[in-house]
Amino acid sequence: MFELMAITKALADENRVRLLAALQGRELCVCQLIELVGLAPSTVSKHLSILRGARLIQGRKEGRWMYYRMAGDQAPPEARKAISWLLACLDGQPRISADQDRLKQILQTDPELLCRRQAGGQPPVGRHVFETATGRRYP
Amino acid sequence: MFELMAITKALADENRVRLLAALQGRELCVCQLIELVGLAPSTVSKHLSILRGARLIQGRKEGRWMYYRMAGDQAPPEARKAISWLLACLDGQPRISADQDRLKQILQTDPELLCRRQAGGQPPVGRHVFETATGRRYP
DNA sequence: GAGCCATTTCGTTAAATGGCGATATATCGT
DNA sequence: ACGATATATCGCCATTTAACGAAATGGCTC
Repeated sequence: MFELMAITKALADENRVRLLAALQGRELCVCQLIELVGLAPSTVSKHLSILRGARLIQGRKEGRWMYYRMAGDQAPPEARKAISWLLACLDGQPRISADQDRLKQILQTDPELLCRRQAGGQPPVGRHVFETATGRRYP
Repeated sequence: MFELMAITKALADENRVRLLAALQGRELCVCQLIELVGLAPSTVSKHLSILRGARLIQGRKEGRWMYYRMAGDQAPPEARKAISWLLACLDGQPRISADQDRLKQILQTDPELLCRRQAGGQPPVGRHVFETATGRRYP
């Protein structure tokens, strides 16, 4: 029951679902996921730890970088079934398709550059940033 | 996406999962569900409305009584898939098995009696109520 | 070792959520 | 019509949670 609730709670947040969907079929670095969802690094890290706690994703450390991917065969069957249900539901969802498109752009950018932009507070890659007459900018 | 998040949020609470599991293969009155989970009527009603909003259950009104059951064929496939995933996970969970046992007792009690007990603040049917030396009672 | 850097952890804040009791709504029996 | 009753809605409180920035951690490179 605890395992199950960990999974349902992990899936009960839209940004976590987006992160999980982004990891379908590929491994991504945290900075790339930060770029995708546009949240603070600490927030994304927390989301990833919740997804990992539910055994929906797994991480691999390589030097300073942390790579995450969807849980594989050693994950509990409950988690694997949840993932396949989720991916079936997500298929063709506009929000997820948009993420996939943006992910293509992100993958073409050097991760080191991404991190440097994030540290410097630069606007994200490949996302439209609107600017109002008063100079306020929002994505 | 909205539909999906409604489902995942609905399943992200243990009491809602218990309620949904109790409705597997049978139709139950609200007072029976109140008896099962031991929460206030208003709380149970709220949980049921959330489950219904996610299209995981459906209600049928009969006089003053409201009967709920799991969503059937007219429910969206996402909801049906979610239910089958959930039930597979729940199979054999001690908490759910205990609920099934208690449900047998509840079903043997006249629903009218259940409602009267609930209104009068009587202890629930078929549940052990422990009593401390100071007279405090808890289930 | 010192400094830099990607990520995580910690502390705080604002919003969402679960719980309850009181009240409202709808339906029955008289 | 009136009271009784089963459920739903409302208003409130306590807890949880998502978000952020600041500080800590672990791992480069010099």
